[in-house]
Amino acid sequence: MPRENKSRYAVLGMLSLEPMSGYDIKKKIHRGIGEFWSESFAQIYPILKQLVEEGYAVCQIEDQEGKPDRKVYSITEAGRDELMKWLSEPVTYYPLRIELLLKLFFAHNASPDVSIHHVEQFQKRMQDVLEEYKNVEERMVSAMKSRGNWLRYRLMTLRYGIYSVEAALKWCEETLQELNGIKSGKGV
Amino acid sequence: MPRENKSRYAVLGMLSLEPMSGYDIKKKIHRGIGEFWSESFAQIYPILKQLVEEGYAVCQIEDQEGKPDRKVYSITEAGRDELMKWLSEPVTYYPLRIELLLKLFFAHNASPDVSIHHVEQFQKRMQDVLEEYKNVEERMVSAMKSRGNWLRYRLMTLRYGIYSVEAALKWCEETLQELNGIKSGKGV
DNA sequence: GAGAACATGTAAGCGGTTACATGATTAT
DNA sequence: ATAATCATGTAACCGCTTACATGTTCTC
Repeated sequence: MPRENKSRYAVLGMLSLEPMSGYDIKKKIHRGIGEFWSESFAQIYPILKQLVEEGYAVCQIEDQEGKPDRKVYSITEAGRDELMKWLSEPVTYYPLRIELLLKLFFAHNASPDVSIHHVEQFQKRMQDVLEEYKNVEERMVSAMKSRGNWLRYRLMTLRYGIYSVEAALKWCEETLQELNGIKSGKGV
Repeated sequence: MPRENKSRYAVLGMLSLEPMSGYDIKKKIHRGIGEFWSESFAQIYPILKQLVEEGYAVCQIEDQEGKPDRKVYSITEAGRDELMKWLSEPVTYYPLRIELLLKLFFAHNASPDVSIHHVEQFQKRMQDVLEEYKNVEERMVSAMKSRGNWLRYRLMTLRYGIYSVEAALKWCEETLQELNGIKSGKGV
């Protein structure tokens, strides 16, 4: 059972929203679902070519002055079928790898300061991320009054990010306390 | 800046706890830090060989009857230095990829039942995981009374898992409500 | 008798990142 | 001037998974 390529579906899914160029796809993925997904050009362009070969997308070339030609891809009916098929298949869960925790696990021989520093960096990061997510959320909630279901699904994914980050922040506080306890040599 | 190999440090880190064979390392990683890390034999054995070549580990062969020889690896002083160096370097954060959310994001055209099913599966999974983590936690807390710092660091990593899973479960509840709302065609 | 645990490894191949290549236009 | 945005692609390489290869002992 060869490992299936999820990037294909990320690209195909983006085309299901509206016709787009490879460049647009990169941007939309980054800005739209950057909390939980990413793709690079080196993945997107070959996939696009492949999707056309398989009949899941078609390509129209738009001439532009000065800039390179824009290749705008549209999803086909077969492409939508393929996407829907993937959507209904079970979700596969890959093992997480969290480097921060790996370091923490091996840090008992080093100074607690090393761990404290890493956790504090992580905490700052999470604080920034949370703020950004909340801003996005606010804008989405006010934009949602009139619009359709798409935004509601988008909001669900964002809420996952918010809950995760809040959990991470709670953990940072607890862990920093514990590390400071170890530092000052106390039992607890 | 080539992407650095974290598996090496996972293996080296395991050897820092005690001398072990490749087989032991696999087991220890799975049972000990399986919540946030994993390695396969196809990674471990070549890395072990490489670590010996680099002088970060040494190997002793134990003859066994019936079973294949056990190759027990021990970390060297140079190996400990290398591990400590890595520990103090900044943590690198790789972009997450969460397939469940990718599907959810593209699911607005499909039936809400598809999404409900995926989220329910995820919820069950998280419930099982939480129960297991709590069991492990309980055992660790009672074992910790007398032991040193190692367990305290281990507990911190486990707590991260617990908070994450609790957040996921909160999200599942909220999201299932939302999806059921969409299903029954209501505005909210 | 089946399967898990013990034990070590190799080969093939994919998925993904990083760096390279090119070049105009617009904004600061 | 400098950087960012627009725009498309290729090449090299590495990390990792999956499958293969082999064989014994212990447990259900």
